[in-house]
Amino acid sequence: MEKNVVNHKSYLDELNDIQRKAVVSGSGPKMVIAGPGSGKTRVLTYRIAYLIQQGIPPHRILALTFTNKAAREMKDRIERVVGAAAKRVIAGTFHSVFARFLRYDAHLIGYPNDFTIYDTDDTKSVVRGIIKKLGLEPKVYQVSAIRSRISMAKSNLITPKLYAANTDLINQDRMNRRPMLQNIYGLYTQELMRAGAMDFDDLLLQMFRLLYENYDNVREKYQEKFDYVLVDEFQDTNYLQYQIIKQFIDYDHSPHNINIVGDDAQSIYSFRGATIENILKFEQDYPQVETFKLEQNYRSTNFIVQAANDVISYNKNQIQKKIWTSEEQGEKIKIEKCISDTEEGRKVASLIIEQKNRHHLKNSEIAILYRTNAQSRTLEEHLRRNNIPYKIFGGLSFYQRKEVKDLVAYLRLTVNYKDNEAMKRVINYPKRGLGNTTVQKIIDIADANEISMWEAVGMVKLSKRAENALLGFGKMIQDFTKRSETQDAYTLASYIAKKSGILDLLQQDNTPEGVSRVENITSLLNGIQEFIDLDEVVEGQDLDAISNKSLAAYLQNITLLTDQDQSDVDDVDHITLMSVHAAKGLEYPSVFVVGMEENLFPSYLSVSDPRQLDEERRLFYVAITRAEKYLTLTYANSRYHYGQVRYNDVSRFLEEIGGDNVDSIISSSNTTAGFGAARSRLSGNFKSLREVKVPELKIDPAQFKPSPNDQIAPGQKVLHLKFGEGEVLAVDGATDNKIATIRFDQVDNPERRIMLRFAKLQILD
DNA sequence: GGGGGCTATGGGGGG
DNA sequence: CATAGCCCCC
Repeated sequence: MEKNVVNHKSYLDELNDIQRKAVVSGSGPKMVIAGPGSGKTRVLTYRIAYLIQQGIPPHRILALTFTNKAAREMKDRIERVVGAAAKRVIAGTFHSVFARFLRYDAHLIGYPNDFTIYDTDDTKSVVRGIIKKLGLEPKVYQVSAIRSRISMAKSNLITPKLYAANTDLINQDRMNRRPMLQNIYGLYTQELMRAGAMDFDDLLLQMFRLLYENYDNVREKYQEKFDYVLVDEFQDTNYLQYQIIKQFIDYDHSPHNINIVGDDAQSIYSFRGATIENILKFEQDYPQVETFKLEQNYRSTNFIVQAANDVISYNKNQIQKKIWTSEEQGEKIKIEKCISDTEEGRKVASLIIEQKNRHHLKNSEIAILYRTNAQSRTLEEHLRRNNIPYKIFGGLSFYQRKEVKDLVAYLRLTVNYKDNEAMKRVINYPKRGLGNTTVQKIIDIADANEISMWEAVGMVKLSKRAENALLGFGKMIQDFTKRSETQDAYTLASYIAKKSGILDLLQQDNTPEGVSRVENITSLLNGIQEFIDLDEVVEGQDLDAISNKSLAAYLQNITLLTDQDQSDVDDVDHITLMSVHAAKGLEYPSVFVVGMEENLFPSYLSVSDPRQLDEERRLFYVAITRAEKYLTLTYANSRYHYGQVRYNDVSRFLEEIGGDNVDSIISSSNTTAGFGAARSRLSGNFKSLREVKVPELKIDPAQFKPSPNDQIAPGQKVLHLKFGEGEVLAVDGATDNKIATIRFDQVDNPERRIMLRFAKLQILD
C-alpha cells in the first residue's frame, strides 16, 4: 500500500513499463496476471483513473473487488488523481453490488425489493427443518454437507429441476446414501422464496436470472449502464459470477470492455466454487484479449520472494511466471520449533516484543496468520499476558452473538414479515407464552399452505391465552413497521430494544457476561447510528440508493460485511490476527505464520487429494508473500484438538523452502519466557479488541450544537463531528435532497459532499 | 409451557 | 473444549 500522495500529472511515472501499458491500453478485453506485491491494485486503480481522465463517466465504470474495504481504498486513491468524481464509480464485492441492484429490481422475479438476506446460520436452520420434516436421518443427511452441495449447484447454475435431471449428481447422491438431496434442494428453494429471502448464492443466482429472463428489458438497462467492467481477484470467481459478468458485456456491437486482474497462483477459494477454468475460458471467449504479466515484486525482500518461488514450484499446473525483486536480500526466514501450542503462543509473544525492540516496529506492522480460526485462542492468551494489544479479524463475528442476532431478528421481521427465521427466533423471545406446541402449529399450517409463518398466524386454532399472546406480538411488530416509515433506523432500533423487552431482560443479569451483552446491544445501536450518520454522498447517479438509510438497507449492509471490513477506526496501535484466507491482499512488515504442521497446514481434509493439496500450497504461498521484511514460521509438536492432545509432524511445506533462504532452525530447549513478565502487572485491565469500537470523535459531542440544515449556505464555516471544521463551498440539489460541498482541511480528501438530510453541522460564528 | 442439565457431536476456509 | 439439541421434570 503506497502512502505517498499522488501528484495529479505524474501518476503514470510511478508505474513500470508493463504496468503503464496495462493502465493506458485501449478498449476491449484485457487480462492482467499479477504476482503478489507486483502492484496489481495500483494498476487497477490507475486504470480506472485513466479511464475517467479519458472521459468515461465514473458512474459508468463497474469495479468488482474482493472486499468492500478494498473498494473503498481504491476509490480513495482514484480520488487523489481525478478528484471527488471518483466517488461515483460503482465499486464493491459481487455480493454487495448485486444486492444493491436487486433492491431495485427483485420484484421483477418474484421477490420483495426489501428481501432478507439469510446468512449461513439461517440457511442451516432451513435445511435442518426440512430434514426433520421429511423424517430423514440427520447423521446421513448432514446439514453442512447438504448446504455445500446446494451452494455448489447454485454456483453452477443448476436449478432444482436441472439437478433432478442430472444423472451424475443423482448417482453421486445415491452413492452417498442421500437420494433425497434433490428433494431437499427443491424444498429449500421454495422455503426461501416463501420467506422473501435470498441466501448468499441467490444474490448471484437471482442477479443472473434477472438479466437472463429479462423482464422489462432489464438486461439492456444494465448493459447500457456500464462502459467498463473491471474484476479484481478473478482467479477466485466461480462459474456463476463469470456468467453474470458475461451478461453485462456480451451483446451485439459490444466493445467487450472487460478488464480482469488475477493470479492463478493465489487461487484459494475453490471450496466455494471458485475455478481457475474462468481464466482459461476467458482467453477462449475473448480471443482478442490483451494480456499483461506483472512479475516484479515490490513488497518483499529477496529471501522471502525466493522462498515463495521455491514453494510454488512444487505445483505442476500453473501459468508460467517467476516473481523477482530488486530489493535487498533482507533477513532470512526464521523457523521456530515448539513443543506445544502453548509454547508456540509464548514464543510468538516474546519474539514480537524482541522484534519490536530491535527493528522499532509498531504493533500495526505485525500480523499473525493461521490456517484455522480456532488457533487464535492460545495466541490471544499469550498476547494478553504480555500486554500486546491485538485485534482479531474473522472468526465468530460480532453479528453472530446471540443478543445481537436477537435484536437483529426483530429488525428483520419489522422489515419483512415473511422472514421465517427471524420469526422463529423472536416469536417467544423474550418469553410471552408461545411455546413449542404453538410454534409448531403455525409452522405446520404455513407448510401446508405454502405461505410464511406470519401469514399462517390467522389460520391457526389456539387456546385463548396463546391467541392473545400472539395477537400482542403481531400488534407490536406492526407498530414497529409503522414507526419505520417515519423514524430513522437508530431511533426505531432503540425503541425496539426497549419495547420488545430484550433490554430489560438483559439488564436483569448482573454477571460480567450479562453486562457485556448489554454493552453489545449498545454497540449495535451505536453501529446503526454510525450508519445513518454517514451523510457523505458516496455514489452520484442514484440519489435514492445513497439516501437510503432505511432499516432494510442497514440489515443488508451488515450481512454482507467481509472479514476485512470491520471498522478500523481505532485508537490503540494493535497487532493483527487472522486466517491466511482473510489476509489475502494485505501486507505487513513482519508476518508470523503459526501451526506449520502436517494435518493442520496442509489441513487433514486435504492431504489425500493432490488437487486440494495444491490449493493448500497456494494458500501457503499467499501466507508467506504477505511479509515485507521479516517472516517467521512456527510449528508445534503437540497441540490440543477437540480438547485432546494431538501429535503432528512438521509441515511438508517447510521442507519445500530452499535451505538458502532459511535461518538456522532454533531448538525449543532454551526459550525466553520472561520477556513480558514485568509488563504483565499492567495486563489486568487490558481489554480485548474484539468488540466493535465506536469511532473516536474529534469534537466533544456535548459541546456540539447542530444548526438547522436549511440555514447552511455557501461561505459559512461549519463544524462536522467526524471531519472537523470546514468551509461550505456550494449547496446544490432539490429542496428535500440538498447536498453541500464542504472543504474540511483536517482530513485526507478535504472536499466532501455532504447530504444535508442526514448531516449534523454546526454553523460557526 | 418453561427451565435445567446432560450428551453427543463437531472444528477448514467465507460472502 | 464449546455448543446445540434433546430429554426429563416441574
